[in-house]
Amino acid sequence: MVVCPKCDKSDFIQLAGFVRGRQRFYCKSCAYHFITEHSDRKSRKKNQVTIIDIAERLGVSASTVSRALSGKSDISEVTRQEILKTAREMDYQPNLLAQGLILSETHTIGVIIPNIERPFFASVVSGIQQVASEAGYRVMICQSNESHQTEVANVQALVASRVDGLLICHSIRTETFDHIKLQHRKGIPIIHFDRVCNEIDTPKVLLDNEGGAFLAVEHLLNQGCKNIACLAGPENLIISQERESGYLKALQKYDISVRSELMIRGDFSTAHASEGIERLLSLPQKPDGIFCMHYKNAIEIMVKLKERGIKVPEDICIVGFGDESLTAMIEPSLTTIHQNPYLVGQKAASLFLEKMTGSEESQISKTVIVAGELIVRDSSSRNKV
Amino acid sequence: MVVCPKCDKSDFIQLAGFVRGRQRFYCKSCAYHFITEHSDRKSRKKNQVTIIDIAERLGVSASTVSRALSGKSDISEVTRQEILKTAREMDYQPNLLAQGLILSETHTIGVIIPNIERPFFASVVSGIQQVASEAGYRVMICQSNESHQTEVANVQALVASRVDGLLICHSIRTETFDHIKLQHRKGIPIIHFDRVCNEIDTPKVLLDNEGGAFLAVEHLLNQGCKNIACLAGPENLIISQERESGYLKALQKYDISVRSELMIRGDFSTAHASEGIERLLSLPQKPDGIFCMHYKNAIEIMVKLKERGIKVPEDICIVGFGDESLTAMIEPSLTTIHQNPYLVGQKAASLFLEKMTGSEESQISKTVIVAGELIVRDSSSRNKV
DNA sequence: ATCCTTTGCGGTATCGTTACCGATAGGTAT
DNA sequence: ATACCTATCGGTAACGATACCGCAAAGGAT
Repeated sequence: MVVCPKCDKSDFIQLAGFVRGRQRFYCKSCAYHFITEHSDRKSRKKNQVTIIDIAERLGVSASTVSRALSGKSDISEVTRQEILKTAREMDYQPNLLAQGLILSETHTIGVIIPNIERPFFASVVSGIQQVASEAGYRVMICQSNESHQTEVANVQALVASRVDGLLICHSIRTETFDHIKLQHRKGIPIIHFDRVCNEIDTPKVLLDNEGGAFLAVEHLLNQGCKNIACLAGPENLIISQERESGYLKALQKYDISVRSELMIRGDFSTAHASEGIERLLSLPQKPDGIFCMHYKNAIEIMVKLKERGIKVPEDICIVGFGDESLTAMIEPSLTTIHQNPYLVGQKAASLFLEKMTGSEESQISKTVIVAGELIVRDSSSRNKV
Repeated sequence: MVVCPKCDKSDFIQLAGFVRGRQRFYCKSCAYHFITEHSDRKSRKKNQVTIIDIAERLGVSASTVSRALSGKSDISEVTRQEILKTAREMDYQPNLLAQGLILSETHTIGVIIPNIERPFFASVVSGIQQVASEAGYRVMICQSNESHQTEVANVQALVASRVDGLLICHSIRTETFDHIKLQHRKGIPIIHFDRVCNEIDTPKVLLDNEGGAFLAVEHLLNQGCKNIACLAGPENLIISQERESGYLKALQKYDISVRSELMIRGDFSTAHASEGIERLLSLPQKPDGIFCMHYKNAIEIMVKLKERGIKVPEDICIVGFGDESLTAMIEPSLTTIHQNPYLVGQKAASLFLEKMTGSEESQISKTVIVAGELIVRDSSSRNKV
C-alpha cells in the first residue's frame, strides 16, 4: 500500500504518471507529489539465517543443506556433519512458514476452549500440550469466551494458519455447527472434547458425569446416609441431567426410594445454594447427606451449615463435583469428584495423533469417556479409624 | 524420503538405475525393486481455496484478487465487490503461511509462561489475548514447566514460527539468558513480565510486591492491630524480599517497632505454615494480625486458628496475598491483595504493540508497574457497621 | 575394457501470496 | 489533433524450504 510520506495517509493517494520508469504519486490530502522508495525488503528483516546463507558459506547448494538438515537422504556423512555444525554456529532456525507451505503440514494443532481462566480448561490445555509436544506438535490456543461469533472467528483464524487439526470444546452458546461442518468436509481433522457436537462424526472425549455422580452418591450411602439430597443445576443443562441420572441410579441400586423434595434445581449460583439449603433444613425429615453438582455450591452450603451449628460430616455429609485447588484446604476439606481434566486433554491429543498416523481402515471416530475419581476427604468421612 | 511400498521401511532403500528417466529403487530389507509413484501433491491437500482458484473462476489474474482482498489499491470497486463475493462463496481463507513468508510478518506473538494451570498465569494469558486479538494478533502459548531447557526450546520453536514478538516470564530455574539475548540481538521484540531479566534492555511489566504488602499491613494497622506477624517465603526469593520490604515500610510509617520474632520465614509449604503459627502462638506477646505472603498459607493458618478456638478477625486479623477464586468463598472470607494478573497481561501486550507501532525515537524500554489492590473481606474486618 | 550401478550433489519447479513493474484503453489538457 | 494522464489490470519475481530430476565421477561386474 502506498502511503504519503508527508501526511502518512493512504486513502488520498492517486497515481501521477511515470518518472524514469518509476511510478509517481500524488496525495490529494496534502497536495504533495512523490515517488515511492523501494521498500527495501532486503535490509528489513535480514536477521534470520536461511539455508541459502549456510549453503553460500560452505560453497554447496541449498538442496544439499536441506538434505543434510532433514536427516536422511543422499548425502555423505562428512558433508552432513559440516553443514550441521555450521547451522549450529549460525543459529539457524528453520522457517516453519516456508516448511509448512511446501509440505502443507504445519505440525501445529489448534485448540478452542471457552476460557483459559477456568481451571478445568487450563488443565485440559496442559494435557493437550504435553502429549502434543512429545509428538512434535505445537499448540495454538484460542478462547471463544462463550461467544458463538468468536468461536467462528477462532476456527477461521486457525484454518487460515493451516493448523493440522482442531481440538474444540464448543461454547455454551454455540447452536449451529456450520463452521465446523465446513472444515470437516474439507478434511481437516477435528476432535471434540467435553462439550461435543453430535451432528458430526468426529472422535470425542466425554466426561462420565453420570458415573461420577454415581460414585459420589454411592459413597454417601456407604457412609450411612439414608436421606440424600441433590443440589442440581438447570434442568435443561446436559451435564446436570447426566449427574442427576447418576444420582438416581445410585439410589436405585441400594433400593432407596427417591424423595422428590430432596432434589433442588437451580443455576449453580450462591443464591440458589442458600435457598436450597434453607428448603432442605425446613423439611420434616432432614437430609443426612448432600450431593452438590458444583463444588462451589458445596462450599457455600458448608458455610451455611456451620453457621447453624450443624456439623459436617457428623450430621450431614457433603460431596461436591469438580476438584479445584482449594477444596482440600478448607475446613472440613471437601470430598469431591475429580474430573481428570488433564487426562481429558491427553486423550483428546492422542485421538488427534491416532487420526493422523492411523491407517485408512482404522478411521472410525472413537469416543473416549474419562471417568471421574472420588476423592474422599473430611466432609464425608464418618468412619474415621 | 523414499519408502518401500512393500515393507514401508525407508532405511534399507538403495538406488537401482534408471527406467524411462525415472529413478529405480531397491529395498534391501524385502528384496524388492520398484519405481516411486509421483507423490501426487496435487490431490493431497487440494482442499483449501487459493486466490488462484478465485482468479480462474472470475477470469482475472491472481494479482487482481490479491489487490481486491488486501482492501485498497488499484482496483475498480465493481471488480472488488465481485471478488469479495466470490471469495465468501468459496469460503476462501488466506494462507497465513504464504502471507507471513512474503511479508515477513506473521501477526502472531509468542508467549512463554511457566505453567498455564496456575491461575495467575491463566489470567495473564487471557489479558494478553484480549489486547492482542483486538489489535489483530494471534497468540501462541508455550509452557516452560519451570525448566530452563524447555524454555530454550520454546524460544526456538516460537522463533522458528517467526512470531513477531516474544512475551516471556522466565522459569524459576532460568539463570543464563543467552537464548533471549540472541533473539534480542536479532531484533525480535521481547517483552518481559513478572519474572524479568535485568541483563537485557527490554520493556517490562512488574508487580508491585512492596506496595501490595504495604497496603496489606497498613490495612491491618488501621484495623487496630499492634503486633503484626509476617509469614514470609524464602529469604533469597525476590518477591519475598519485596513483600518483606513493604511490611517493614508500613510498620515504619506508623512508628511500630519491628519485632524480629514475628517474622517467620519458610517455603510457603503447609508444614511451614503450621510450624509458623505454632511458634507465633507460643510467644509471650501473641500477634493480633498476620500478613501472609501466600494466600494458601493464610487459609491454612485460619484453619489452625479455628481449631484452637481463636477467632478471626476478633482475636487475630489475617491478610493474604494473591486473589484466587476460593478466597471469597471460605468462612471467614479472606482479605487479600489482588495482583491484577489480567492487567499484567494487558500491559505486556500493550507494550509489545507500542514497540511495533512506535516511532523510532520512542523506542525506550518502558517499565510498567502493576499495583496490587486490597480486597477487604471478613478475615480482617473488625469495624463492621 | 566395457557397461551398468551407485554415490553425492546441483538445478529447477513449487507451495500461496504480495510487491513491483508494465501495459492498455480511455480521458483530458493544450 | 496531439501529447500526456489516469485507472485498472496482468505478468513476474520474490519469500524459504523441499521434492523431483538429472548428471558426473567413482565403483563393480562380466
